[in-house]
Amino acid sequence: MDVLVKKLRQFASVSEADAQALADAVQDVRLVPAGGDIIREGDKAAHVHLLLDGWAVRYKHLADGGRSIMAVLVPGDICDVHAGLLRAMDHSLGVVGEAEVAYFSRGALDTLFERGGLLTKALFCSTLVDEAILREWLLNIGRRPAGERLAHLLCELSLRLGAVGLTVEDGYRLPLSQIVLADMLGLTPVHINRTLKTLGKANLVSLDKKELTIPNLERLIDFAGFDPSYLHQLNNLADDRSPSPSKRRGQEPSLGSSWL
Amino acid sequence: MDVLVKKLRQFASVSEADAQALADAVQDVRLVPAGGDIIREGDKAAHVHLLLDGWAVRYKHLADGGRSIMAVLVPGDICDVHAGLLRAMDHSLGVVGEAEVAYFSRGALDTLFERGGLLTKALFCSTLVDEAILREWLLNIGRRPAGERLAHLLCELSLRLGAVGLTVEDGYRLPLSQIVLADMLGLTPVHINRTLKTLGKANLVSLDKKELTIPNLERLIDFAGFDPSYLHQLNNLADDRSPSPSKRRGQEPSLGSSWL
DNA sequence: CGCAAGATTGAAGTACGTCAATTCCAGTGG
DNA sequence: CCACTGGAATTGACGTACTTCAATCTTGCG
Repeated sequence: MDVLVKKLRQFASVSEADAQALADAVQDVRLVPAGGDIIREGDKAAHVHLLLDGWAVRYKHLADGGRSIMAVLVPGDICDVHAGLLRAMDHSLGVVGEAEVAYFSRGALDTLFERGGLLTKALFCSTLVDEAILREWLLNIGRRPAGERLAHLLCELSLRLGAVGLTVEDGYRLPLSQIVLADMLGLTPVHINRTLKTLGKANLVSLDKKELTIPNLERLIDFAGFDPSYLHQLNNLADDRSPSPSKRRGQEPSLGSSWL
Repeated sequence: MDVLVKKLRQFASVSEADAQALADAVQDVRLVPAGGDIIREGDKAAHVHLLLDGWAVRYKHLADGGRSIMAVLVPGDICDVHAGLLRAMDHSLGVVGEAEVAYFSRGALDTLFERGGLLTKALFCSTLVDEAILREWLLNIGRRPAGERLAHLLCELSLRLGAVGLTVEDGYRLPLSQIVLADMLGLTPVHINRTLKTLGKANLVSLDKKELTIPNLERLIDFAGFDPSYLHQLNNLADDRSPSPSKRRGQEPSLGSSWL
């Protein structure tokens, strides 16, 4: 649960009691095999899923047999807080590589929400950020040429992974094939390959054995035209050590009843 | 308020009392001049806005001076149920042509939500659908060629406008310039123009003086590869006459506390 | 070791964009 | 009623960032 709490603390302070309550709501933790689905288009979600370890993507199949990826999830990301309200999933959630996912019982979560408070706010914020990311992707795919498009994605992942402590000084582990990157960016694998090489020659990034190194993040951000504000992170270059909760607690306005 | 209620009834039954309560929560109704903004990037929202009449778009400015449109709002669409939770808007909301927007007081809405019930569910569903639309746009822009891309948008609008009773038998009013369409679809105005002409020659649609006619919607849907399920409409070809509420009431599971 | 999936590279095609001119049209003022 | 105006629509010629196809070369893995 560590990653989730770390992530939620971007949006509001989460007390130790809240964190414990979250941990208690976990019904099960399962290992999803590489390439497997967490939930599929048309399914009715019975649980709320949380990605603990590994990577996952939201996707839809295309008429021509390909697939379009509309979101990446990294550890700490919630898959479907909302599912259950709508009749059926309009997209699938698949795993890249092997992944560990927690299954929350909906009932336990509901009682958590009834308590209200900052945890509720934090969870709700995280869905708003998901939406903001979607909008940014739309702009990214619609308007930026391949190089900047890829660079932009890599910048976003750097911040998102940083927020859950999954980056090192000059990069992070990126276990996505070029095929997956292509499906995410609306490009062909061939072109991803060439673009990656171009970025490499410009010394902006280098990807080797699934390890991405970014010699100079600021330069990459500049090149991509990346503006991190859409991620709504409090701590834009998150320090890894979990900040003392008391330092933040009380600063946030209470969510109260205005959760919508 | 008629359009809002009509729209919400796609997702759950809304009683007359609910409808009245919604109407009472309106603090003000203003006319936004053509091209004006309802709320701007960086703003902190003080109200919740609802589009009563006219069209609006979510957009961001680009580095090169252009703009990217990430959503269209039609009458009945809520602009920012969520705003207020996050610190600042990460995008702007502008009006196309002249538009009439209602200003809800946040407090009045909050008390509405406290009552819970189907109205709350319906409102929440509508934000989930917004997200689903965003995902579909991502796929549309990332993967479909210009013709199908435009056609897909026109199909979506046909259903969305139909749900609030703004379509006629064979089309609807589409008061968007080709420039706006271009910004929405990630194409240039020039190419929109040619694409529109191509669709016209194929007798799929024709756009004249802002009036769009669709000789055969099924054929257009087929051409676009449009699958309406992401809109999560109960009544896929909405009949204009407001359905007797008693016919639906009680069928929906109560939202209860599981609003998230 | 051998197989399958992914990565890489080259050559050729195409769906777009860009630039630039012209025409159309609603609104405005005379 | 008509000329004037500025934004939008339209059209053509041309350039290019991407795709497609196809071959080869890695890499991980049973």
